[in-house]
Amino acid sequence: MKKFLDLISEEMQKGFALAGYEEVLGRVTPSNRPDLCEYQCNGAMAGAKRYHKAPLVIAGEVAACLADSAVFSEVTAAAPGFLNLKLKTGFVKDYVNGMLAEEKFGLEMPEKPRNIVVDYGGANVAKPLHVGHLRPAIIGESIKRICRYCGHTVTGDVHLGDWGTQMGLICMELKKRCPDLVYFDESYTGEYPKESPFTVSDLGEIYPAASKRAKEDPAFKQAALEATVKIQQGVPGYLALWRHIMDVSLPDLKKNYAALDVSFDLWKGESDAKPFIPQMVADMKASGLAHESEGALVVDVKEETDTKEIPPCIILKSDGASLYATTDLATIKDRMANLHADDIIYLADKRQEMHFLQVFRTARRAGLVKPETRLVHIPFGTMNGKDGKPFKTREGGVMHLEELIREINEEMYRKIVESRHEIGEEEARQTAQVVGLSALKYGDLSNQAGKDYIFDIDRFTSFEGDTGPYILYTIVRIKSILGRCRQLEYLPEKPAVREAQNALDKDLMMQLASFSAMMEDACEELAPNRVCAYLYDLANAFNRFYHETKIVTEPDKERRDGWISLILLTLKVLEACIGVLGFSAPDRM
RNA sequence: GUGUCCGUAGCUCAGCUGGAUAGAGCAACGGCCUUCUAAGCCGUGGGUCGGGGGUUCGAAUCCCUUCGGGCACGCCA
Repeated sequence: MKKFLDLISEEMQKGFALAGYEEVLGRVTPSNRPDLCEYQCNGAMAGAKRYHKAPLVIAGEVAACLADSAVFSEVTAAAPGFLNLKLKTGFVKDYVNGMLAEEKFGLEMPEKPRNIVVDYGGANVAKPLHVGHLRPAIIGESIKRICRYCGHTVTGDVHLGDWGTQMGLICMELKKRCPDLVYFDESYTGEYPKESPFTVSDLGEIYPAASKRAKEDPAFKQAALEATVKIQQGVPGYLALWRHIMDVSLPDLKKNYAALDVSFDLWKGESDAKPFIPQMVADMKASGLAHESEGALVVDVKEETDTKEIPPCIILKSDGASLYATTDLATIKDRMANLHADDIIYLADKRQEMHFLQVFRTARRAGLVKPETRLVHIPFGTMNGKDGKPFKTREGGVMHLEELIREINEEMYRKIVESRHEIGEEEARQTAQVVGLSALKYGDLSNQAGKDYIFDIDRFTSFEGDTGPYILYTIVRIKSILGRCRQLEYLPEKPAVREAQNALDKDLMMQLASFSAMMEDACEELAPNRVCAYLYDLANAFNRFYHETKIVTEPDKERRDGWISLILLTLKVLEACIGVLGFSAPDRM
């Protein structure tokens, strides 16, 4: 189906053409004066200069040409040259009924679906997930779902950070503590133990200790760097330790991501790029792209138009070890060869912008990607506490994801039990989880990804206003009405929306009608916050309508059927939206 | 220092390619539950869109400048 706003614009463009003006002037936008009109067109003012005519005159002529339009019930020229528009209820009704009949409400699928890879930005194994991992997981998940909904093929790769210096740090910290472990005995040739000498919670403590020690003790840091090289070279003892770290971390990571309802098609990591590294480096050397500088192997990525100094991209450290850029580049090679990626989207903190700039330029220069391949870094802001500084727990530490989720769920449980005394324990717990997830995800996604934002647990758990729970509450209300209708056998066999009876149901219909344009936008701009804004508007439109309309007790059957169909569609659209945001609604709350 | 992003109501944020009276939510105050869930709906108060120039018929939006803040700037990720 064509997009609603496009249909309206086409009609307006016809008007401009009939009046003898350029068609492009007829672009229509939603009204910013709802008291005056439903939609508006500002083209007359834009064309005034070109045609040497007063904008109001142009607007008047266009309005006259649209007097018997099938789309507009009202076209009014207003000073200084606005065209104020109202839509025919029949036109709106037909469109909405079209949505009801179509898969995905008439959203058109792309002619050429793209192969999109979403890189969730490498949570480090070796340490438990903390609040800092929340954003890439939530935003990445939503972008993945939005792109999929819009008909693209999307592969989500968790892309763990498992090949860098942090792994060496852990090995050395372990050696410091237990120097007698067989892993460190270079003459040892036997089998290494299957059981890891440490647990996840040990790791949670070992890593911070190691990274602290590295800052204070240069010799220790040196040893850790050497250990990193050993891992990368495949020295058996170190590789065995690396394996342990992975084996111990993975189940914990999986559990955490599952709690967020975030899933990955690929559980790859930086280490999986290893096989692609030697050839890639050799090619870069052979082509002369990479050269030695201060002992390291680098690729220059400066460009003429740069307004600042861009340091070269380091491919190999002076000790021969690979690093972040190396594995990222090799991973691009992998993704091009095996996933035939058209787009690679990276979720990573905005502090890494320089890194991605370097990597993307290097990838292009080295011909790792096609000229038309899109490489996108979606930078997101830092999560700050109420004091505006990076978020810390009350005790000043990092808050683990598990702890955060637990706290939110507790608070939700408390509220649910408070407002619905009759609810059973089990249902309350389950509902708390569903509602809690909506609070967490909506709270994050409704902000623009790129901005820093204040992480306020009280605000997240709030039920009022522009929040996940408000959206869910709206959905639950609709389900409740529909449930009642089902009991009374009121559900129409073939849902069909009737012409709007008043401004409220018309408004709801128009809101519904803008669904596909919104979804396409969100996909194109990779902006889940668009979906949130739409959801909020739609929920508002429904709640206003709900408040003024008694559906179940409506005596006129035809009218009642129309409204039931309308809220049925509203429910479906709301559910589709929260679906792409990555959460779901309970039946009751 | 260079670059970059940001500065909108007491607080947290919207504001799409420049358009009419700058919008929400929270907080404050006042209404609305015998009737489909009041986690809701309706209303009131609250703003020199950091400051100053400019472009334009028209600027929160574009350009310049200035102040204030975040972040990044070669072997970390």
